Amino acid sequence: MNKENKKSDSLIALFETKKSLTITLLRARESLMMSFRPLLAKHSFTEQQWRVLRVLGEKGPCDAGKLATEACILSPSLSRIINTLIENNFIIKKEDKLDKRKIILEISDEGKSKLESIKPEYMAILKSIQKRYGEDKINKILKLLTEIIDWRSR
Amino acid sequence: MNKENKKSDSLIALFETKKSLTITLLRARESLMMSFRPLLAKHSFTEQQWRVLRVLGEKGPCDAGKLATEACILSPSLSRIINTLIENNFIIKKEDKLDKRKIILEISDEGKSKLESIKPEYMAILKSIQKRYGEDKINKILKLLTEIIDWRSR
DNA sequence: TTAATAAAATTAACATATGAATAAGGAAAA
DNA sequence: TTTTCCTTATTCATATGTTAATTTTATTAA
Repeated sequence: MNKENKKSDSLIALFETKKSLTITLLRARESLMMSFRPLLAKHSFTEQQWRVLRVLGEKGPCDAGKLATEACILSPSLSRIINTLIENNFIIKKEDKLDKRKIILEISDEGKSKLESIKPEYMAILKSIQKRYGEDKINKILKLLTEIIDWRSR
Repeated sequence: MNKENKKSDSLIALFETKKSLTITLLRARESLMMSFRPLLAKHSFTEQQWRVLRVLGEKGPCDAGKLATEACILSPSLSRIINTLIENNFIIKKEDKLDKRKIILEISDEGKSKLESIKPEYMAILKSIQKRYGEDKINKILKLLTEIIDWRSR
């Protein structure tokens, strides 16, 4: 590319994959997940099952719709993940008596203890990441990304 | 949670999904992809097919290994995606005469014109996002995330 | 040179992502 | 009240994510 294009370079550059925000988000997430995958594999959890269990452990009983949003999983996927987690006795499915369309999901005692047993190892990895990049930098990223997430709900 | 826990709050809070960097990255990406999905659907491309085509259009002929890294796709997935793109005449597969284990992938003329035809619409969406959040903020995010990505290859 | 080893791509098997369609219950308008 | 429309969850079909195993070709060690 020669000098005549200088004016429009900043626009043309936007199409480059190296400067693509969506691709960069994907790569950054992958870099981080690399540290957690061995732990999840050791306990036979997929990323998604782990997210569902954490959300239920944190928020308490919850309908499938909210759970899907919180865990960042689409409902068709969640339906199957729920079945797996129920088979493994980590969560319980109840009916909503006020609205029979809904189902109420809740973490079981077995799910709770599983969560607690993994938590220390998980936190250790988290702290090593925090140490690696610096707490300030991570908080800065979290703040900036939250702005993106919250934009549509203004 | 009461005041006695104040000291350890910053550590305990780390386990909250709201402060999870990996989940936040996922949600932020989803917020952005929402703007692009209609365009990709209109042209019958999946996100991954689109990434592969863009990378090949940008880097020129490339072996499957490099392509997988650049497009952020695992090689088993890439194998299938490549077959689809070849069937649709968007890319071409050649052999590497120096190393017969490798394959060389290249965008076709049809692929190039498809890319060019979508590019204006894509750029328009990109600019609206840039306007929405501000160029500075986006560049700041890109820089911070790139640090995370580049950490392992120090 | 031969045997062992490593690398590149593919295949296999199972889980999730995505969009469309379906089923069933609830809410609103006629 | 009944028809219509909306919401919630599920199912279906196709594509991709993930790990392990396999195939083919290079490379290295013996």
